[in-house]
Amino acid sequence: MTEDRLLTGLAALAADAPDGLLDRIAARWVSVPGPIGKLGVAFTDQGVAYVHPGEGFAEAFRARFGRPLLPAARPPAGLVPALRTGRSSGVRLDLRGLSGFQRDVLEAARTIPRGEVRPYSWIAAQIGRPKAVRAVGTALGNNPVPLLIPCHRVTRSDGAVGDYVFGAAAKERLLLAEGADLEWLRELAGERVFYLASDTTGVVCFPTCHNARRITPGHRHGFRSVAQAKAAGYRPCRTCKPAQGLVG
DNA sequence: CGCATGGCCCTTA
DNA sequence: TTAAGGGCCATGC
Repeated sequence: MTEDRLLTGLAALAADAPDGLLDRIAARWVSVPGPIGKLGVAFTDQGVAYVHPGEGFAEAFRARFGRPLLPAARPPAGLVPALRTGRSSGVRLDLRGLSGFQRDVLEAARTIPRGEVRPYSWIAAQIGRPKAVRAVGTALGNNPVPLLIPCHRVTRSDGAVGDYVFGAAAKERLLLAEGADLEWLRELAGERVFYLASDTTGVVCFPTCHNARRITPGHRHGFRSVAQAKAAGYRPCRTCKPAQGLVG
């Protein structure tokens, strides 16, 4: 087909073209193994731009970006380890084309460590838009690079896992595989406990914060809100930064 | 408690 | 330009 020949021509051109010229026109893509099966990953000279299940990858890319896609010989540096470890610090991302709000949301989500979760409202507070909770959900739903930006680690304030771009079931599987104790979180939520405090450190955390996980059981106190924990003399953890004013 | 509802705000059609 | 709707939240029975 004409289009295929055009792409082939562009690919041939790429060998001689200065770095980045082709990347302004087209993206390249590879197929790599991921934690929930085979993934297609598109990238430019700036970094990874799109992650999507291998099934229907090209169609999804075209629908979203409307740009040509060329096969690449090898994945970009750091991609495969990032997918394996759940830490994306070693791989560059190309988030051009996203709004400032979307980028802010994604950057905040990116700071959530493997095996931990934070509420949607926490993201909203982090980026200085405490009332844009719902828009945060929308932005995460449009995350072009799931897994690399770990939007699966953003869960609902009431303890439910919430929705996910690849489906809620996949979200649960991913979190369990990362070691998040969802059953324990459900139990806590059933008792209306959304924060844990230590009476030896005087600090209150999100339950999955690594600081909270080390609290000696006898010194652990559960709270429904940060306001209540503060009233009891605790201060918010500087690592997990539990926001205030939620879940009255 | 579980459910319904109003609120909020960014994006897209 | 506007209106509708979405990976949510808190409140009120």
